[in-house]
Amino acid sequence: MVNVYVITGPTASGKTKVAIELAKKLGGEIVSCDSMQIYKKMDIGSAKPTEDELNEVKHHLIGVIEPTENFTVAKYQSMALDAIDDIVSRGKIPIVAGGTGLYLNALLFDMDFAARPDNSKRRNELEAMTGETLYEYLKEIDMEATNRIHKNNTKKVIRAIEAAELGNKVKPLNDCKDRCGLYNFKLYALNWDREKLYERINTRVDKLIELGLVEEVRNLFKEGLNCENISMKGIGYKEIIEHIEGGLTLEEAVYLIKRNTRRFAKRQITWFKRYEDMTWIDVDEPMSANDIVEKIL
RNA sequence: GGCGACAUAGCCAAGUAGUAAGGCAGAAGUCUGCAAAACUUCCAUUCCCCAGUUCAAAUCUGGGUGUCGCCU
Repeated sequence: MVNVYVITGPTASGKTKVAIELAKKLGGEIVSCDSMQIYKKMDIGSAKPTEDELNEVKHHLIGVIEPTENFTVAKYQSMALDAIDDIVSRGKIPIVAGGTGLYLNALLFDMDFAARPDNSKRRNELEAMTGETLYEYLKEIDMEATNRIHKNNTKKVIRAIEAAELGNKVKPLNDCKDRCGLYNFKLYALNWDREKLYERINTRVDKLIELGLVEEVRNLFKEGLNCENISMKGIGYKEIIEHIEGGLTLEEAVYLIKRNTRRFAKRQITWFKRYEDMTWIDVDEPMSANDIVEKIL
């Protein structure tokens, strides 16, 4: 069975460098598991690997989607599985790297996204309904789903209704088989002391600004992208757009980017805690990517 | 030295006698099609200290301490 290495962890934990080092040692190729780095033209804000890093080792699923496209997990799932199979077929080792939890689930588990409801009309109708009514309706058509979905979580309530109406109820993850019969996933998460991680995040945000994040967002904005686009809901993009539109000073936007990134990192950690077979690697400042790779191998 | 204002959580802050709002920051979680999303829960047994009035005080009274402002 094929080994598939997975390098994950919260944002700013150093996944990129570790994955590259590991790939060099194993003769592997990297499959990104990142919902923002997958877009083109979003290099600074999504903290993509640098040009040099991308040339060091072959990367898949970085900068391949137009920011105007409504990309979703379902597409990610098929593209990533294709990439893994492609790598394996060429006798190389796939290394999945990134911190998007749902995308990782779509790889580890056989989540079925086949029956996509393409029904923007229906969605508009549902979005026009009030929360109470929606939840009552969901109770009627999929009682089981209401046990897992809080009534205030309108997005998920609507999704569950759409699925149930098409006779394809949203399944809890527990009902999905894992893919361990096909691949031997080796899961690693980089773990920092919380305060140090937060410091790294704060400095990284300052650095992204120095590198020209505002300019990058301004260019996307000129191309007609706005907060309606999925790609522009990424941290760093939505705040700078608000700054460009005049709602926020740059200082306020930077403050919010830092705070939102910290919160995001915390949620990522919560997510990764759920994987029972995850190996947590404690990381601290003087350690190099090489030191960490040695802990893995 | 005199006069005045203020003192509530890590920070900002409401409440002016009926048993501590809210926001920020923080923590713990949820998760099958926007996931860098969306959502949930937790976070002051006590209001600077002491005494008094009252059935009841963060709230009223007196004293102390501290901070700020103005005056000399």
